[in-house]
Amino acid sequence: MIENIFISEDGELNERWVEAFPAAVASSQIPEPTQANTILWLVCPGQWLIPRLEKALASNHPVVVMSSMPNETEAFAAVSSGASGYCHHLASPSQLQEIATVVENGGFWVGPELLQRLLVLGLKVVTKPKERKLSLQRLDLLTARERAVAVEVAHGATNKEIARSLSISERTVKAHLSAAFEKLGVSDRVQLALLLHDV
Amino acid sequence: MIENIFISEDGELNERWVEAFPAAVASSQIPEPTQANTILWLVCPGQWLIPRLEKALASNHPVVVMSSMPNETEAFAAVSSGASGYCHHLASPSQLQEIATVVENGGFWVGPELLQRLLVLGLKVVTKPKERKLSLQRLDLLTARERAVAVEVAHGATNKEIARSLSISERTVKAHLSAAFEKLGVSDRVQLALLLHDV
DNA sequence: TGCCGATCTGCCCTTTAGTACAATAGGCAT
DNA sequence: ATGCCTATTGTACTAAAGGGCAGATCGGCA
Repeated sequence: MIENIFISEDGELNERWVEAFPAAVASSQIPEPTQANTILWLVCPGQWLIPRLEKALASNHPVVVMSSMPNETEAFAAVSSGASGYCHHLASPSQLQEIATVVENGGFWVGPELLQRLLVLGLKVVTKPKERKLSLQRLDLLTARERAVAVEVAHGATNKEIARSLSISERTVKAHLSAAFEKLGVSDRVQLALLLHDV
Repeated sequence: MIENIFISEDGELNERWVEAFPAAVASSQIPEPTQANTILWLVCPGQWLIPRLEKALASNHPVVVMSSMPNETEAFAAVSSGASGYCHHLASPSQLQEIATVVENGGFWVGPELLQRLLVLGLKVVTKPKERKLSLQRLDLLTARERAVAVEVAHGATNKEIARSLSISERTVKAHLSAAFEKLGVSDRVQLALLLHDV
């Protein structure tokens, strides 16, 4: 069972929220972490959003930000800070349930408009240079481990650093890297880094 | 009322689809445009997807692409061609209903993984410009020669290649590079390459 | 003229990177 | 069971990168 906690200034419940989740709980404070499957719904205006969001995220529960005036900037800010969703605070009960479904499965939820913008932005990044598209395609040729190593290289890490970071030997790092070079058709770590840099 | 038409090779209905939409209709052909609110669900493998998708889109109804093996590349291809959604062909009935809700309201629907990737890509586009300016700024700390060498490194060239290209010795390349590392505050060629990559 | 910065180079050395060859072990499918 | 894939690590070697020290040339500038 999922517990839905709505955090707002006045600590009161909106009727739509109750309609969506009859067992909804309201609060004006960030609750302590619990064992239960909990979704935090955070209603918070303007500049206080990010600090409160970060505090809420510390509870290790997924947080959905609800805004009375959704806008792209705020959405990006919320999502980049770690929010699992961003929606209107008066979203319909059915939509709230939809969001909850997605979020409890570890997914993200954002509104159609923002999603559309992300699609456009994402597609721009992906489709502009042709090679970049290929790199995306080829990236899933890598195994999980190879990808992990490759990503660290793409951040400029040395083999020694990667070894420490992944708790494996430097030799293993080299093995994964060699495999990645082969699969991605590059000859050294610099080219790998450039290939993955903006992926 | 919404009409859901599932278009597949064999023109048969999957039981999940029927469970989600009892009135679902199957077809092996792209249907003629209708007046009714219709969602086309297109199941089509591999390279035939895009042509069929385009044909389906011509009906002016929203099209959701269903894949038996969803992957990022196909998802991007589908969405960039105009699909309103992209999901697994065995998606759960509740998810199908979710998708239908979003799509009939003119929205997009993609899975959490792809959405997350789009978020990352979108955020990168939105947040990047800062560092770029800095690297440009610092770039003119370099002498002409140092810059020339650095740029080649940023394209993935080795010292040997740079030496040939600039008609100087490999030792000189190293000297210029060391100077560039110092001035730009990086420790090796990978970080230099990442720093200058998009300048 | 003498000093300075930029460019260029050689020798030599250490540290990284990358590869060849080989081995062990768990998971998974036939 | 018998492969096949992935992940892991070792030894040993070659190649590439990076830097210390030293010296050369050249153009500008006080």
